[in-house]
Amino acid sequence: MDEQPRLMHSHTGVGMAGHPGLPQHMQDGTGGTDGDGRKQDIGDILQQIMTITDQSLDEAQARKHALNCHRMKPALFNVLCEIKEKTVLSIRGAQEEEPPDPQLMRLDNMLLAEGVSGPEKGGGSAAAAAAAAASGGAGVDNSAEHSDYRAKLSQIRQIYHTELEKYEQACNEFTTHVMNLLREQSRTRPISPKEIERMVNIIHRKFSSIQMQLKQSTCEAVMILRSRFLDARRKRRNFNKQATEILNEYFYSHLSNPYPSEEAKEELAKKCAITVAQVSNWFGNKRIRYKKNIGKFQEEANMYAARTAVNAANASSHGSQANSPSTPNSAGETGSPWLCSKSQRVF
DNA sequence: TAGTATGATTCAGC
DNA sequence: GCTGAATCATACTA
Repeated sequence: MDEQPRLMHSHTGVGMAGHPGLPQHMQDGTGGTDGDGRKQDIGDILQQIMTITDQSLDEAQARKHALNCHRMKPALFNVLCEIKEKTVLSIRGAQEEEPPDPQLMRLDNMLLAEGVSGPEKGGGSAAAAAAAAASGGAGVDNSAEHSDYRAKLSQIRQIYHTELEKYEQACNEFTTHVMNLLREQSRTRPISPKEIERMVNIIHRKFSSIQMQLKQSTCEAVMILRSRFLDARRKRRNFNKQATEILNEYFYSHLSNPYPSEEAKEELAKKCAITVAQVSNWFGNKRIRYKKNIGKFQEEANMYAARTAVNAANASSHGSQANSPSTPNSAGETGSPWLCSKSQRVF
């Protein structure tokens, strides 16, 4: 490659001798003798370029043909290609190696986790299962909601893949088109294969930015779907009668201190087929509502107190302990310190 | 259909 | 982190 300047010089030295469209100094390689002369020559060239469009198609084709058939054309063309490849690479080489976009990685990871991208795995069963677990698993039939969620996620997945396919197809078509154009143009102007490759990379980058928008939209759709699904958990379902009775029994038999220990909560949750959190909620609501309107709950309290007494009597006659979960306090106590302010409460 | 009951959530205080 | 209090959202009932 060291001999390029020499080649270029020798080529230009030989020049396009006798070529009809070129000024004399380009033909003999001498150039203008002074600044004004050079300016005049450049002006002439520009003028000729500008008038090309005024020429008839036949004239232009003839000129193009004459250029392509010139004996020095291949050599000159190769030199120009080499020079261009060198200069363009030195300018743009550093831009080629780009680190992966963290935002794109996040989107990809999320789509993978939700089961939208990657292999089909039951339409986000992981998310549905997580939501089901969060809903308490209290014997509540969530299967209909889950199938609805999966169906909608599957729709999103389908749309995503269809669009992705469309983008890829469009990208490939456009890339092929541009490559064909460049290959065609490379016959008349110096375009190196690497330059074509770079152009392809540029096109791919443009299309991947469009893909990123698609991924963002898909992520948003999944988020909306998920939030709607999780909101559906707010749908209140009453506990079954047996569960309510167990909870009430405990509450009224421990009226003096209706604060079940963690163990008692777990036992109650087990018995009622609800979660410990639901037991805590129930007692929280019960305490506040009882306290607000003791009169209203009096009858209920009496009923459960009587039932507890009967149970206790039965238990003692059978020589066994009461069936109620263990608590820090004994059952059926009178007097309710918890009804005083919170700071006065006795545990 | 309005009123009530009830499970869940949120928020502040301790 | 647990609790009380207020509130929301829904189920139930007359």
